[in-house]
Amino acid sequence: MMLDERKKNILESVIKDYVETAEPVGSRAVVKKHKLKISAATVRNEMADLEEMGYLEQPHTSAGRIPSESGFRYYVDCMMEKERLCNEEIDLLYTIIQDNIQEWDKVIHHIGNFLSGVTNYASFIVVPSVKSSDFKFLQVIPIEQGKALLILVTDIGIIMHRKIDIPESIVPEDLYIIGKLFNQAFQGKKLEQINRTDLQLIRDNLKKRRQVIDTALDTIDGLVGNYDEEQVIISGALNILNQPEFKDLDKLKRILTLLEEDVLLKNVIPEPEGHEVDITIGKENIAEDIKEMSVVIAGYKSFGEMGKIGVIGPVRMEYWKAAGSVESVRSIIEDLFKLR
Amino acid sequence: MMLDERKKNILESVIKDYVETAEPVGSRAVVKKHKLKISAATVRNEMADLEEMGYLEQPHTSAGRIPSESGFRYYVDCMMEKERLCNEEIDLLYTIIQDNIQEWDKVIHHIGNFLSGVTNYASFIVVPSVKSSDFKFLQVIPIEQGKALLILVTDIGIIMHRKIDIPESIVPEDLYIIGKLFNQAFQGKKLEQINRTDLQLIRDNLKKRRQVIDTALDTIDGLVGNYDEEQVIISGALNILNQPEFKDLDKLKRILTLLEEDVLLKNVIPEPEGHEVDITIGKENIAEDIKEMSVVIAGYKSFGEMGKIGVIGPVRMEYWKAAGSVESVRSIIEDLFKLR
DNA sequence: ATTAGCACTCAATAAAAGAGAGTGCTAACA
DNA sequence: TGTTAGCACTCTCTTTTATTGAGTGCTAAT
Repeated sequence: MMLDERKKNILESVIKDYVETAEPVGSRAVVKKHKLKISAATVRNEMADLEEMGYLEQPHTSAGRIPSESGFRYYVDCMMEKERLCNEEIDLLYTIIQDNIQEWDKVIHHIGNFLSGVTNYASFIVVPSVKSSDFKFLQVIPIEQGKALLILVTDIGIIMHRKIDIPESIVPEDLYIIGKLFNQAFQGKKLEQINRTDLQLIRDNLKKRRQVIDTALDTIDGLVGNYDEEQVIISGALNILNQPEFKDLDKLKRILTLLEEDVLLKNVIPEPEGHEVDITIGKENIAEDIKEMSVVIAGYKSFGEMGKIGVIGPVRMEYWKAAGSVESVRSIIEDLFKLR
Repeated sequence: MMLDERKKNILESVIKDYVETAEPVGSRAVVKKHKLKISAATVRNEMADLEEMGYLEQPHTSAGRIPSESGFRYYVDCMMEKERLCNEEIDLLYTIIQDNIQEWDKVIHHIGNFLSGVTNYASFIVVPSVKSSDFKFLQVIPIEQGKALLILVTDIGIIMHRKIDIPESIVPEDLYIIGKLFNQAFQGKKLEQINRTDLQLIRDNLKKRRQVIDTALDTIDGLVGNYDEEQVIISGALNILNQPEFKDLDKLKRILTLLEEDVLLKNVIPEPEGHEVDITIGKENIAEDIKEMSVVIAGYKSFGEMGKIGVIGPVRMEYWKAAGSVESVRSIIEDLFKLR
């Protein structure tokens, strides 16, 4: 439905005020604050209309209006201008990234922190599973009597390692040879395709080596299995402590628990639909647990897989800032992946 | 000061009741609940004495008594019997450890989770810095054109890695040789002792290799610097949401922020004094931020360095359970280090 | 030394009163 | 016909007052 200019103005005023103060907004306040050239009475009439249309609601008869979820939806769809990061913010983020570029995990965490910092909402980043990245390199390094370290590197630079037990009789040269075998056999394969049938070469090997090869294969299974699932990085969950809508301790507890546990959060994050920033408001969320939260989310491409990044906060959210920030950070991340 | 048996009984009753209910405890309640063979009036007299001695206090004249911090202190020092983990709990912990034994980081996190789980308070583990552990092994692995992965392993099995840039002209064999050089030069040295003066061998090398060696040394500096500081692992911070003393949102926010930020928490953790479990109650804590919390902490030895493990919770804490659990987990950790 | 009895205290809860923000409606106005 | 001033009305929020009840301290009896 199309609203006329005046109704739009009023809706926007109510939204901006309400988002800022978390209080119902009265007709007088709208006129004053936004210097409209009409009287409070007129605004009241328009507000009554907007309420009838479902874009505003009244907590009780003698209170001001607050935007309904449909009101926010209309605003987001038809009126909102995303407020992207300013240059200082972008520079700051790039600096942070550069300072930690060698340590991939850290970079992701810092990006999360940054996003929750600029928006004041909780941020999340879903890093896609690595199972379809390529095997790059494997080595088994002796570290002490009977123990060795198995190191596996993927093409996108993820390093997994685990300690394994080896027979006492194995000497470093054996391990070197084993590493070589693996590298030959698996060069360029997807991690998920690695399996023991590829290793007929086992037959040609000494029994003790064969034993290590078996252990190694088991370990690789375990490692890949571990990294098999998407990883969720959460930052700034405590930001919700600032939201008056969560002054109720029970509610607070539910949401905080959700936001602290990556597993829980993952179940609740909506799927981004297109290549745009996607917004789900309150009850639009399918997951029961966040029916009074809003999620702003964008997908990003990294080596063929889709990752997700976004923020989660109260329905009374600065959607313009959140959507703009998520959009900016998304494109910075995609840049980053291109560079690597 | 020594209390007679009856006063002790009453003090203990008040403490047990108050810890459970978080409400002031009246004379009648004490008699009833703990089936003492004396009347409420007598208890009142004794309570008045205990209050004079500073072990109990009254929120207001017509309320019951609550234990003062000195009261808790007396109880902890002179009466408490630590309630160590039961066999099922110990078995559970060992199972958890065994299931993750290959991944050191995970094990620590699981221990933290376990401790906060059994106590219902926030747990922390301070892992000592690794700078005085021994250099064990270094390798530089080519991963793509112009990039290599530097991997450094210490004697206690800590694995650090970072990507480095290398000149295009370097071939895998060069890297192999460089690794060998490092291994010869640094074998068995403490990480903190590694420095470039040990590497006169640089001179004997090609210029391009020398360049890599320099990069590698810089990287090692960075890595060791990173691991230089103690690491703090926090679990179960959200447990304080269950404590009625933190129903005040501001207080809650302060404490939660503290408990979520390892850096902040580290500044606040008291030093364990002896080899015993150490308890600091409320204002006994030096750090301003936790003057209304109590800390139960124990040191543990790991390869000559001291680590710390403990829980932090409200002054109204089940000290017997907390102290016992920390003690049990401490000895399990020390066992663990002996095994490795 | 212990205890029953009782007046007293004080927070917590409930009920009543008052204040204020904001509305909807009516009637006047451009 | 759309806009606006005026005003009675509504309903929450705050303040005030009353009520309740748990628990004490003191006194006097055992």
